[in-house]
Amino acid sequence: MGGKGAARARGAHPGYARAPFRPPPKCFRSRRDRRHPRAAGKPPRPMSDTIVTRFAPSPTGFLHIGGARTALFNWLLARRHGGRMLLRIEDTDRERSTDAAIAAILDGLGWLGLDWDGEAVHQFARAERHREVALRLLAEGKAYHCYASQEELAEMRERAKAEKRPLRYDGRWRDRDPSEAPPGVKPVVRFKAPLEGETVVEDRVQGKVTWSNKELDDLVLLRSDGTPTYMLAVVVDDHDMGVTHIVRGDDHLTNAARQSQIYRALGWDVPVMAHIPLIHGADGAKLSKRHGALGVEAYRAMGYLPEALRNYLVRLGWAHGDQEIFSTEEMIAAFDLGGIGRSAARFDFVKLEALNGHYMRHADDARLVEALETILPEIGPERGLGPVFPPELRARLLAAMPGLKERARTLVELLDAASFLWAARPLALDEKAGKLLDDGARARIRDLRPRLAALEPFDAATTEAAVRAYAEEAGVKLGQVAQPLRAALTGRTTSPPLFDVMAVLGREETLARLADQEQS
RNA sequence: GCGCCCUUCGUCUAUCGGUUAGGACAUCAGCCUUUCACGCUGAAGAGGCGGGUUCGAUUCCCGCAGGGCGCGCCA
Repeated sequence: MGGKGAARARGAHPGYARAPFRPPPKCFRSRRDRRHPRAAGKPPRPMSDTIVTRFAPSPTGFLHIGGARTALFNWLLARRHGGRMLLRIEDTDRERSTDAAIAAILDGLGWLGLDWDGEAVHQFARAERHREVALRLLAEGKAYHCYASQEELAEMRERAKAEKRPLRYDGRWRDRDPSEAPPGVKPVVRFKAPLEGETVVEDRVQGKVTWSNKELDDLVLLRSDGTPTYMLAVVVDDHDMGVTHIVRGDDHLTNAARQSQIYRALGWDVPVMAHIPLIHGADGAKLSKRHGALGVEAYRAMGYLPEALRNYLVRLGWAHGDQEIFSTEEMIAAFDLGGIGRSAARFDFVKLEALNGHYMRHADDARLVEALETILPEIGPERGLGPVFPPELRARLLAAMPGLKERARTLVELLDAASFLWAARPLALDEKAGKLLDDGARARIRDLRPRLAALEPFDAATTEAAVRAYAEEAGVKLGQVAQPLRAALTGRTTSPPLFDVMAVLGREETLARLADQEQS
């Protein structure tokens, strides 16, 4: 896209074209019928109600798996309704935001096949606008200057902890006269949160969630250096960007309450919210960066196909009846907020692998060679390969692919299974293969080699016929001949179908490898 | 500590008060077969606990237990 709504990311004062039309917040369904739009008597949202979602990562690291799923859900929701998904880089933490992280995130999204509409918005570039909104709140008496020092704040928390009270700012500057301000202290601007009543978030996944306003303290809007905090910036940006649906991890659920208060103070409509459960590690513990959570580029390097990861991710926390396999089109057509569950899911590599195997088996041969090539710089060197396939190896790989892709669950396994294609002669035999090639086996190879040499043409059909005929004459089972041949040709006891291996290797290489193993 | 959220096979999930609680991955057995894999067939495997409400609770309500998240001049 990038049409009239596209935001200029780095302008001095990047004002957005105000969203031309913001749908009023829909009545929310109760928790009870949250999953069943029809039952709630709500017709599907009409297409004219353009949905605008956003993915808003903070560039302090790579795109981790939870973020990838959040992006996917946002993307799916927008695509499902013919809306737009925006990308906003939340880089207001100048200390921790890096360009490398931004690059990694964009790269990860691209690899996953998730695109966004318009230019990515860099939140920090909009600081002036955020400040303007904070000042407006100040002018309207909905915010105030707070001169409490870090030490005071820390002490406040300590005391609250000791007295087993909630850890909150006590509002000491809320109604204090500014004339009492200590000299030389730069104040922060705090939001004047309501003291009475309650704040309700009607969440499309979590249902109706209520907080007593006594639980929510006066958060900082503007730091003492005048820069906006995340809590202010998200609200202003989501509003200015015309975001209608906020889909994010449920670690933001409490933030949703505080942000709702800010929206209301500003007189703005609160977007539809959907807080999705977090993804945990296999052990049920949280899948955090410090526990080795991986960036999507790590999944790429482990040999997963983006469509497999996408399919795995979409089913983690979301379901559509019993369907497990979803093409991108099917996902888009079926995706709905109501299908998202509320409990955290564990990440299961085994299932991801099974799914990846499925997608590999159904993938086009040439595409798999290309996929292999994209990660070859990462996984090739340790396997004796350069960053690109030599032409003849590439051709062999392509020819062997039908038999190869059937028995691998990742691209790394695929490459390993294909290693006999470029193995140097004489082949190093693995343990089982070495054991299998006993004297009798070598004798059979000796018998067979001239027969194979005489074949014209030399292909899977002719070699198979020759080997079968030999087995019959010798009065042995086919396996007793085939396994030694497999061991001699691939160095292993398992491989793609033997006669396909011979055909791919070609007459010369086949005979040479057999000759290598004739002596014990 | 305070608040909020969660709890169905090992894992991901279906279930809209009445089902032999279904599917997928994994596991086990068998078939297929030149190996492995694929595929096919079959088996085993689940509603955390305690109270309600109801003719009937996995489903609704309450409590408990367990787990998660939040409580920054981080996002």
